[in-house]
Amino acid sequence: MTKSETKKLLLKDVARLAGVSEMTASRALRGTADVSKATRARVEEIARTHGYVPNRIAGSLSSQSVNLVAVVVPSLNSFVFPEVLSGISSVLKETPLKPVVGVSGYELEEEEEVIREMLSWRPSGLIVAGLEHSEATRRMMAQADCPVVEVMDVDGTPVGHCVGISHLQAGRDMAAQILARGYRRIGFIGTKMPQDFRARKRFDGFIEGLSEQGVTLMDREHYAGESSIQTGRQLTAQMLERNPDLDCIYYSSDVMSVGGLMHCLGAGLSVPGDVALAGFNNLQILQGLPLDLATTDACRREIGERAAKIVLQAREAEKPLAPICTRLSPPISLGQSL
Amino acid sequence: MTKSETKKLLLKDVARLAGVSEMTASRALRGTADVSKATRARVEEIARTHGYVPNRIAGSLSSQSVNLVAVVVPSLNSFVFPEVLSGISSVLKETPLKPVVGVSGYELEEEEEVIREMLSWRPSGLIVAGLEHSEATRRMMAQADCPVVEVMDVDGTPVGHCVGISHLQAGRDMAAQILARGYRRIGFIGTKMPQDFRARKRFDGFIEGLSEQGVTLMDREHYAGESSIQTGRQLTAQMLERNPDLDCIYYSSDVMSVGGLMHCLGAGLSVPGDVALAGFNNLQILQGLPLDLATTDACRREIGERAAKIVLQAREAEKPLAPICTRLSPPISLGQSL
DNA sequence: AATGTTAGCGTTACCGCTATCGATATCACA
DNA sequence: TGTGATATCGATAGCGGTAACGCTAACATT
Repeated sequence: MTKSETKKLLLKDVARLAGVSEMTASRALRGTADVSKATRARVEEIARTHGYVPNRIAGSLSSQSVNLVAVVVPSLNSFVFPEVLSGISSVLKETPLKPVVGVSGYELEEEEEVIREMLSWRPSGLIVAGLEHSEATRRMMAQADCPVVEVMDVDGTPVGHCVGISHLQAGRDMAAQILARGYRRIGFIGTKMPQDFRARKRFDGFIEGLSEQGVTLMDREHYAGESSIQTGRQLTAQMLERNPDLDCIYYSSDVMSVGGLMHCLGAGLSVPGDVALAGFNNLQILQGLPLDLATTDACRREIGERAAKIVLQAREAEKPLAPICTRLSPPISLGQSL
Repeated sequence: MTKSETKKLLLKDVARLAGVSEMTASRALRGTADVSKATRARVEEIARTHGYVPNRIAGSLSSQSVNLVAVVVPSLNSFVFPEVLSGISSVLKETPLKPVVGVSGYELEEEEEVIREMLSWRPSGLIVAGLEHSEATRRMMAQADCPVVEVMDVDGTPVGHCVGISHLQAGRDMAAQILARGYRRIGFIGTKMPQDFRARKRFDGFIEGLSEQGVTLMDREHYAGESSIQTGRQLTAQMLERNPDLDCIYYSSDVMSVGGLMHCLGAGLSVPGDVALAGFNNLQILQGLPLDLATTDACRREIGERAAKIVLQAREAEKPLAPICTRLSPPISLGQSL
């Protein structure tokens, strides 16, 4: 059945075996019109039994179209982007388009390289997390002849389309909630990755929100590297040791606030009695903990879905689409920790 | 700066602007030999300022080589595969090869479609999780003219190369550890996704390990869908309600055992005093919990690294590489929960 | 009978880039 | 001065498909 010695099987081989021209075989396999049922069946049968895999490189070059959507995210470990992807996939599932993922590692230079690589494949769309890019990246995106959607964030100037939430506002809103509940001795724990722009915006918004009501941060801690429960736990311990009278901590990620909760559990502190906790993202790991932690839902799935729909929409349209910018409102859930 | 009205910039345009032939421009941009320093610099300069992005579709068709490695995993949400990816990326980082990820959703049909799509781009390698595939998938992989590496699992018959651990043995080993510590009233909680073959193998091995010492499972519970802390917590609660005298539970995933721990914390049960817990994978979320949970390290990162190295090795070699099968030994850590 | 219509298929000309081979210029050295 | 070696570059011919258009046979229409 499988002579692996056989030379690579080409469309012309399939065509010859089916006794039709290359063109007819091509049409048959792609399901386009102008092929009789009988011929199509014969070609398909031959292709299947011989294990023909079409060469999409040649096909795409010829047809000048690539059914891929490039998706560039900072990380896949961080719990947050897989859900954006899953939103994208669910929308694309019913179309001929397929997502292709690239990882930029929270570094603009790496991002530039990844996007260049992606665009060199001439995809049907580019979805990229964040609004901050190198100058060269912005140029590439502006010149790309495919729709570009920047996602997650709306605080800035998008090159093309844009779907996200305002992290500045998210920080402000959480500050308002915390203040409304009477907390005044407040700490912040967040990443210091210089390029996690969204975490920084939440921080800035949070500070603004506090200061609007005359409150200043009592303590803050910044960490390098990826967020983890472990890190959240350690930094919470340190901060509470320094400031035993803190009554609330805001974290730049749920993963970190879970760590905070773990510390409190271990140290016998009551939440929110001794200290209130709040995170960000509404990650799935919040479900099933001894206590529901306060958080802001970052609308990750919906962001992915909407971004994919914009790409589809741009594909349908014959004119280049006018820039769309969708700002979602991230709901805060207070849980039992505030 | 950016006339977006400009027609798409082609290599021939760059060449013309630089006053050289297309061929020389091509060589200059790809860094191959036979170009003077001065010429190369000029071409690069022009390409950069004009934002030229090479068309890799045309390039690959012409050179009959694609610098991509296809990686097919069942899921990106499950915490486990991102680390395999990260192992792959770290090895590929220093080479011209780039990983491209496809998601099969724990379904063989979807896997078949994803792999077909991947192979249609004629990648330099294919790394796929698991040994179980549809007949058509096996045929495609066997005929593919690139190295194929099946990863994660070694219990079965690989089509090409193989790197992984024995999940059967991992289950057996954990059974031995549990029995050695005197536990006899044992429960199991695991996925019932019919196609999570590795979870099933661990289960089978576990049962074997118990029965070798005359012990049978006291209770078992299977769930559909992705693993989560929430689910682990609920099922643990149910199981302990049915069998309050259980003294140990083995989970098919760490995420689930964390849920078990959460239940115990909430219900005031001591671990391992009232009930011992053990999971699988050695996920990062185990770090920072109130208690170190027992687990088996699935060697995910190393598996990724080794798979990538095999692809590189096959690329160097001129003969098709003889099948390599690497079986890693997953270390068990007992933590404080056994 | 002449003409139009349509389904089904084939021929031609590329898509944008690179492998290959040959051409030319330059320089070292006998 | 001639000879070859070396460095640098260009013309040609594809890579494996598909868009566009052309052609034919068979049937419908007038």
